[in-house]
Amino acid sequence: MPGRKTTSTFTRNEQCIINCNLTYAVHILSGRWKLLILDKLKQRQMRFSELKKEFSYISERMLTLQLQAMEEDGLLKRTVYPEVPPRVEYELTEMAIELTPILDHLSQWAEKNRKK
Amino acid sequence: MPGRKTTSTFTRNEQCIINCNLTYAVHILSGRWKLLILDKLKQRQMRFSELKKEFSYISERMLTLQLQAMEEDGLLKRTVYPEVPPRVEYELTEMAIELTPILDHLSQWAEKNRKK
DNA sequence: TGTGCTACTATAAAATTTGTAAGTAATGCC
DNA sequence: GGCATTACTTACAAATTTTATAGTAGCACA
Repeated sequence: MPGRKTTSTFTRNEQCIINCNLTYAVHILSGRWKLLILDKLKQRQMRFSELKKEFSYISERMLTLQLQAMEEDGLLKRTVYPEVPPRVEYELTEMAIELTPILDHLSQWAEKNRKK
Repeated sequence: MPGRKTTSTFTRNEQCIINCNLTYAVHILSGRWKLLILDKLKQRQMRFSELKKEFSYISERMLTLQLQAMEEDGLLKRTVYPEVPPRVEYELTEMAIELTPILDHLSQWAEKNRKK
């Protein structure tokens, strides 16, 4: 009897999350590999192939998707060098650098409290 | 997590995440409604029906799932009163209370840096 | 007898995320 | 021409998360 919904509750509800600063923050960090990438780039900027080698268990597609999302959200700066073969460097933005001490606290919290 | 193929890449990769304290922390906070629930319970303990009323846009099932996961991860304490109709109260654990200042920082970070 | 209440369960469908495999452009080198 | 390289892209499939809908127990109350 009921027809197909023309609007997705999933998408509508996403707005609730994006409107709140806290849920927004966790939202843009929630991709499966984003924090590991962030942590790696804390040390130095790296090119795509270096990250790929570092995280050999992450599929190339996923690496691309996560990097794109992070760039879109202002966490990473992407620099393309017009060479052949291409070279692309990724580095943290100021915004991401400001985030790192908070993530350190989170990490400490988890270490102290998580169930073994 | 019943009926999960433990040999899948998805599951194998999940171990990488759970092994790291930081990714673990974000992992247990990543459910769609967990942070909103956490934020609400910061004020006072609440019963299921109160949360349900507060978050009218969250399906009852989702509310249950998120609460169960948070209890499982040690973020919430669940108290059942043997009455009819049943009464169940949810409140933050010490672990969750320790988390709140970190989440405040995260929220401030997002407010300052997010793209408008 | 029947209805209402609360805090869930059960089942299925919708939507998204993640993974696999293959292909692309542009150039240099043989 | 054929091959190699890099940073992707595309098509497809698998797995998970989220939403929708209905149903349950146990007792009070009419």
